[in-house]
Amino acid sequence: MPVQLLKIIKGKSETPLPSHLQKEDLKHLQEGFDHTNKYFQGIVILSYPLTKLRDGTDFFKVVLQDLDNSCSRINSINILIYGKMAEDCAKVIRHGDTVVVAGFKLAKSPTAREDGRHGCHLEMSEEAGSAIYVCGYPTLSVIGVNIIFPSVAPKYVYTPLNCLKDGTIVNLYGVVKFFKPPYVSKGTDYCSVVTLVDPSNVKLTCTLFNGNLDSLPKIYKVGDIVRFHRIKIREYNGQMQGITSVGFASLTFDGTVGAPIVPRTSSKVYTFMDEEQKTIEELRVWAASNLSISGPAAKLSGVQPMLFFDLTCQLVGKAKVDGSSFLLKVWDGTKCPYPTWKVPVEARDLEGEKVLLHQLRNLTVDVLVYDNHVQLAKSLKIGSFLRIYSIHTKQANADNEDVSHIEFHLHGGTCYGRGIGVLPESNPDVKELKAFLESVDLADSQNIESMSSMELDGTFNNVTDLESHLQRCQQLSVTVLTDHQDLNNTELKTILNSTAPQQYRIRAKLRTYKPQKLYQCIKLHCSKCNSLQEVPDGDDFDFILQGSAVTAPNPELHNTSWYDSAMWTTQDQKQRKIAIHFVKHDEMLQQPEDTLLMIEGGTLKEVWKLTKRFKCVIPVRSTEDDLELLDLSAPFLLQGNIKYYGCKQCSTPKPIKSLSSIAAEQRPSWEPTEIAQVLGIELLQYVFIMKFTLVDGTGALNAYLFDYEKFFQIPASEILTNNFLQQKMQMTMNTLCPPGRKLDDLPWLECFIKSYNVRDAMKHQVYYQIFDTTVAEDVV
DNA sequence: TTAGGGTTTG
Repeated sequence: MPVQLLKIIKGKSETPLPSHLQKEDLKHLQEGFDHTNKYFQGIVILSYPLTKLRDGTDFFKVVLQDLDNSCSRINSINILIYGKMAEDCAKVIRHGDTVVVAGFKLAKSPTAREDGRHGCHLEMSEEAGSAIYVCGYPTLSVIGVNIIFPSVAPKYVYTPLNCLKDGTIVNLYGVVKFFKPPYVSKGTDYCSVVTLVDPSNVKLTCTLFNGNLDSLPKIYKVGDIVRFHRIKIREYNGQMQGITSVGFASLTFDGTVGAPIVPRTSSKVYTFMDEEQKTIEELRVWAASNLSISGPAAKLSGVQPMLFFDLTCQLVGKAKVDGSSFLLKVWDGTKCPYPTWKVPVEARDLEGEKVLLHQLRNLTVDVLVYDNHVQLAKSLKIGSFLRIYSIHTKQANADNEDVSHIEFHLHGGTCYGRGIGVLPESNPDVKELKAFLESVDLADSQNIESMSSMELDGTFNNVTDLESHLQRCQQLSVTVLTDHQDLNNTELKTILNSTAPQQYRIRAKLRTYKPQKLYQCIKLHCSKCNSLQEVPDGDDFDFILQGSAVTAPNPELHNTSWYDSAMWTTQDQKQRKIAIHFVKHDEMLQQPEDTLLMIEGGTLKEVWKLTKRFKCVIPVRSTEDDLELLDLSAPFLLQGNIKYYGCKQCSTPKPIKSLSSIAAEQRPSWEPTEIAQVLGIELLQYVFIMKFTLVDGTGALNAYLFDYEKFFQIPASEILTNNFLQQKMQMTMNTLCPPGRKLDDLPWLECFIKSYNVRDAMKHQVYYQIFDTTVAEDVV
């Protein structure tokens, strides 16, 4: 039979291809070669309608892509089919099918120059003895030649995530572990990034593109379940990656156990049978106990400053602000407990129902969206239901305001899935929100401006709870002393009128503090020269790494008595050389989590990835006779999330081989202080530096907090890279100095402070520093 | 082509 549908059983074709046939690579399809016993296999990326030639012969043309060479510049070839075979093929061949062709005639392709395909085309007909094997719609897998498909009811095979192979096109199911809602890419399409997991516990990150927003999966939250058809698998950075291929289609399901199984899709036609329903149910059950899905989303009434969260809300108004930002006025029926900012816009620029905007003025919040989100935000329809992902609440003081307010930002970029999704009215969360919005009594909301949301949202069950909480804050101290309990309190006025240096115990309120942006309070301190410096940002490090990558690794320095080396060249145009030197212990390599390695020529991302797996990473470069550290503006050591820096002024870097002394220790601990010492580096320490304005009714003084860890019980070294700790610290500051409160309502702090003199030629000043004080346990 | 998950600092 010249046109044959193949069927696969247990991974093997039921009807094997004739054994004399051998697979031919696309690049070997050249004139002058003998193709008699060869076959070519490809995937249908284009097919034209069946037509008749002038002489009445049927003619059918398809384009096959060679998956084995899909990354080559030329990876597809035209197949011209004539006569009865054309008619037969037109009936069965579909986009995305895998097709095997044999017995073809090869001829120069007159259209190669314009279509960019192979320089030859293949001509086929029954008369010429050609044979076509169609691995029917759908393609199940492409493994060698053993392919595929039922000729009647299509039955799809789904590949578990731990069985994915490079260069294949597969169907799969997965539970959404992470996703970026579709956003406008820098190219021509929308992009959505989705990370899936399945019971094989393997993760797959898929990058999906489509010019039509509707054709991307309709994922609304982590835990949703997706079914992808015809997704292409590629290897990227040593891991499997999914990417949209021709014919990609998806279904998305709510991942909640017991919820109705209703696929979300833009396809008008899709198969969905009992068996697949069972798969969804099984995945839901698996996900319920194996995937951490966060609880109910935050409401406006529950926001805290300095949080990132997903807000489900309704759009009430929108307005242009400037080129890089756009305003959305939204509400969710609850009231934010803090004063919220109002972004000034021209009344004529504000779209939305004027009456409703006025009625809801105390319940709507202004969300400023930036950069890449502006285009999508502009297109949103007033009244639509949105989920704004990874919205950021920021506490700020306007210049002319005494009390701080909360700002809502959707920053630029798509990190952590930051973006905006429109939810359909059928979404269960929207149904619930709609019902709630309808129940909100607008007359009430206008009278509750001064009311705390704690009373509104039930965080506190009754008035007694609320009162006791307020009392706790107002009477007890939110800080405690770690020493000198026998000292008596001294009034601030007395302290201000006394000479320095002295030590005092005080009871005061924190009226304000600086910096308000907490990330700005982390500095690097050199205990030798007592200097303070800013923490360099990632760009500086990237720049230094790029500069060092210009020097190629010196092979003479590889594989010494105390480290083993590996070197390779990147496949991209830059042909960058990377060398990694794994430090040995007792002439043996250690477990990755105990290993210190040195890297030459790595990028920021590569270095960052290595820190996830190995204990210590030291970026180095080659000289003629040893490896050396990079410029000290870059971290000389990375451990976990922490970058360790050396003082430029006080360090005298020693040769890298000095490290071998630690490697020779019985149990090398690779402590940063020890590494710094043998490398001649004066280690800079991360510190919190803040200025507290304290008041007690008799006076006000500014006291400095200089703290490595003790006050907040959070290591200063970890705060810049740990979002959880940042939130914890912000909440601590909110307790010590609650935004929007009057002085009377601020809590008391008990502190030790010491006064000291600072004199220079021009003036003499007394400064105060907090010491031996820590935040109370029930505040942290 | 686009992006290739890992928060801005407005």
